Amino acid sequence: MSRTKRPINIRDVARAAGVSTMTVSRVINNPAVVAPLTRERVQQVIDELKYTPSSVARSLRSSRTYTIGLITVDFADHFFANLSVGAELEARRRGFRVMLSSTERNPNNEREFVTLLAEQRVDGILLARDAIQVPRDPLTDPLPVDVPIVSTGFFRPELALCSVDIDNVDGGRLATDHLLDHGHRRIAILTGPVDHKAAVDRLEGYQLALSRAGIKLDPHLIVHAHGRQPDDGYMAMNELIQREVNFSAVFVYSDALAIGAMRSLRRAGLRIPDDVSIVAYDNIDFAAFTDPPLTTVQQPIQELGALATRILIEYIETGERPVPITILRCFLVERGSVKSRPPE
Amino acid sequence: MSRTKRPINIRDVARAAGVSTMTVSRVINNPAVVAPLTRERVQQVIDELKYTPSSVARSLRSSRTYTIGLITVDFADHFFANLSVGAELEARRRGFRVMLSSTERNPNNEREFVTLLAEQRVDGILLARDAIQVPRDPLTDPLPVDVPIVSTGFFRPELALCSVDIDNVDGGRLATDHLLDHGHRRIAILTGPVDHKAAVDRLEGYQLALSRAGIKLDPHLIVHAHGRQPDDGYMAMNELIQREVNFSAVFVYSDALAIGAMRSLRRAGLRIPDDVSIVAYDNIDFAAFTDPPLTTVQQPIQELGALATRILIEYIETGERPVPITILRCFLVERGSVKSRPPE
DNA sequence: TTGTAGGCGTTATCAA
DNA sequence: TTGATAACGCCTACAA
Repeated sequence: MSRTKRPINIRDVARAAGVSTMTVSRVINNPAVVAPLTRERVQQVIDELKYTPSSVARSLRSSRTYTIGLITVDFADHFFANLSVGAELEARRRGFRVMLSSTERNPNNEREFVTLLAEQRVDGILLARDAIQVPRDPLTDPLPVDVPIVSTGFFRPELALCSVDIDNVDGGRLATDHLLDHGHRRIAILTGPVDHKAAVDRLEGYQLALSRAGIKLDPHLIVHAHGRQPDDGYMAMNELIQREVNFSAVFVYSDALAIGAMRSLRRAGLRIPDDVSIVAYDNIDFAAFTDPPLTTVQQPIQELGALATRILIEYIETGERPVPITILRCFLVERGSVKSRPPE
Repeated sequence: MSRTKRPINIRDVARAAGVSTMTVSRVINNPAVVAPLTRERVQQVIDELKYTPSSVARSLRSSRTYTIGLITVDFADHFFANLSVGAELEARRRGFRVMLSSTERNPNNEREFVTLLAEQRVDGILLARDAIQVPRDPLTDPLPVDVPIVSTGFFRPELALCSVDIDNVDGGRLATDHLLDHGHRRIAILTGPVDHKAAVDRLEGYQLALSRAGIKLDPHLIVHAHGRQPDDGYMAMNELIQREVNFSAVFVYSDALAIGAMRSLRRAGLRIPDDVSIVAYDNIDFAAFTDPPLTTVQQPIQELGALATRILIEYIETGERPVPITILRCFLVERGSVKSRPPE
């Protein structure tokens, strides 16, 4: 069983090439200073023996692993999957590897993972947090380790964690303005659960847009869904309809909720967008294929992952704590769920 | 800037506790063998100093990293995202870490990543391959490294890579049998692009089921989509309809294609499931919310990731090459897109 | 029960 | 231009 044999090391190469290990090391890391003839001979031996330098030994020597730890809530989730892709791409581009950990949506696992990653001596940690409010931040207590951390999701000034995030207030504003621009005045909002930070933020953006437009807020037009599934959107829309308040448009917290909400509207005999216009949020793959296709706010998720990673790596390289918070803007993807409301 | 200071090492602890490094090491790895009093004192110092043993040094010493490399095509993709989740969970449960790499759907990157991971001295590699046929397997040439690899996707006997996969032939059989059980006899198939192994396999399953049921194959009932997007399904279904062959049911390669196919059917004035029954494949989140909700074949993707990881880790631990190929079965998720066809 | 010595594979430093 | 030496942090083997 060939696996038991020890991998080729730098000494094997040195011996076979008749040079010292230092020369081999130089051929790998700084070939210019090695005499061309020597260099060539050594390189040939390296190829023949299929020598790959051990990152482990290098890391021990240099106390750098060129690895970042990525702690994520659940990377099968559309948001975190895309964030991870962005992070991995950016890390690779900069010569870093990514080590994965999923908290399985339990924030209390964060501490454990930070410790684990510290043990791995990762150069830094990217903490891709959920936007769900937690009674007590598991990282509030002084951390067991002193490693650069950049987080996504919550901004916690008391942690002095640097955070990169998406501007959900502006996203809510954007969606609402789009409906206002189409002449709507009675605009409802079907937002997410109250413990979702993003739900609160998007609601704030909605309120902001309305108040700027000089429209008085009607609390009857505000519903919170109880979860993130289409069914929750269905039920929330049912509730809105039961209130028998007049509205010609809705801003819905997410595409997933919108799918349920649309079903509820149809069941109530309301046509989309003729009777009710909808702007949703996320632009999941499916949003282009609902009936009608959803106009929706898209978040630059991959960019978020990439930017957070870039900031983290700069933090690692320079040792300078980055600006505490950086915000990324959403943009609108227009499709068929919004219709102009002719002035009456 | 506190980051520059060197992390606490075992010698710092030993000194502070007035013992040798070996005693500290034993407190960590084999506490039973240390005198209770000593143990307690050392443990206290460990806690005070927040000492975390360096995995890097351990790995150098033991030539084990307890890390597996995961090479994936694109882990924002539903399939690979779930596979990765399964892999990470299983790895963690067994005390392994996961290092991520994405080939961005370019199989030629595989070699590079294998080398990179070998440099990291990962204990093994999980190769989550795409099921797209490639003119030449980039790993066919002898690998530069001798590390346990388990793959998913293609089985390559010539590589002597062990492979874990999902039984797509049986999945196609399952879908078709379901339609047969509902009395359908004229069953079309809208399968994937010809270079997708899974598309070929599912077609084979379809043929198998029909032939077992004593139904003669009608090539006019077979269409290949040109891509994986809903639009490709739309166009493929248009083609099928244009052929003006009679059919009362379709087995569609994926939920994504089915979404487009349903649109095409509706446009042609065909009702689902009254005029045409559909069984699709994948059970993506959205499948429950189409109109009607899709009956679909679900693949045990997370289990696939977990099983492949388990096999890989066993390979690592025992050094024994696992059985070359292991197959996992799909199951049917019944919803509203299939209706019995009354015997005429 | 505890300690000493040595080496895992690499590279910075200094010397030749 | 090349080489000898030492050290990174840990743990196996052996000794006390």
